Amino acid sequence: MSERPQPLRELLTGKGVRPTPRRLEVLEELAREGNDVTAQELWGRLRERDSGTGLATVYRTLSLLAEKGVVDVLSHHGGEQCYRLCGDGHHHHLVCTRCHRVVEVGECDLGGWLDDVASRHGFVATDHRVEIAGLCADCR
Amino acid sequence: MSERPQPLRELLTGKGVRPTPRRLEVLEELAREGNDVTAQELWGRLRERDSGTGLATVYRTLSLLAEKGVVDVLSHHGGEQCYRLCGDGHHHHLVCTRCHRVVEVGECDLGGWLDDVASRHGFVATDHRVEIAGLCADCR
DNA sequence: CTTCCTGCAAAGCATTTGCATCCAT
DNA sequence: ATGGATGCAAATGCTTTGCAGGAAG
Repeated sequence: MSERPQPLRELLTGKGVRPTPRRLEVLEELAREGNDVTAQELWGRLRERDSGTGLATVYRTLSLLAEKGVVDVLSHHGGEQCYRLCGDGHHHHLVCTRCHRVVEVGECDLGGWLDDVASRHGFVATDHRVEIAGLCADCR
Repeated sequence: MSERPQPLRELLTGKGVRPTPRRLEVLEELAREGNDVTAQELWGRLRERDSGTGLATVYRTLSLLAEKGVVDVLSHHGGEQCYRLCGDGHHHHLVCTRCHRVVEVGECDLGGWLDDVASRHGFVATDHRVEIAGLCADCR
């Protein structure tokens, strides 16, 4: 009677992470909320669902998932880290400043520009992060 | 017998911030280290110079300066915030992954690209942050 | 005299860690 | 049995706040 074929489990097994019930709960919660969540928020929601998951486990799981590249970690929230389930490849984020919706942006043809800017300062660019703030379709 | 004409003081007065000795010490320390520093690091350096400045004052001053736009706040350091004295206008950062040197990048002709990407997702872009990681001239 | 600044210590929060227990293999 | 996973509580580390003393206008 599961509503979906549990692709979430594979997200774990695919990375060699044992799919324990608690980890799946965390993952489900992340999937439920497409946007980014703090560890504390996520824990709160689990409690509302009467999950006995401990806060430490939430942190441990999120760290593990981040390490394995299953979730993105965003630091745009002051002292608190935000986690977000996301696609595999290179991508950036579009964040709505009003409702905080986050959309993944796959397109990234900045390669040339980056190399250009970097070399102009004697650098070799190896990585980059772009975060675009704005208003989403519903909020503008 | 001052070595420089104290342009730092004006950085404060210009924003309506009273240039107290402690604030100037913090500002001088930020100017001394062109790169980004954590509040704790900065406090440590002040102590080495036998400044009696308290940690709380360092935090209060940095917050104030950030609020007034005199310093940039970078969150790329895990739980700790990094502060950096920086120019006024719109700019981005080039960070050396080996020595952590930070260079300001004034050029930013991404306007068109940003609008394009944003509108493709129904957004209107209002702001953006770009952080380029790489190796600087000395480290590569 | 009044307001703002500061140092110190205590408090607050997010996150991590130690440890005993539990579970699955 | 054996090693990993987990809950709980204590510990950590950064940052903020309360408060009393001080300096500046």
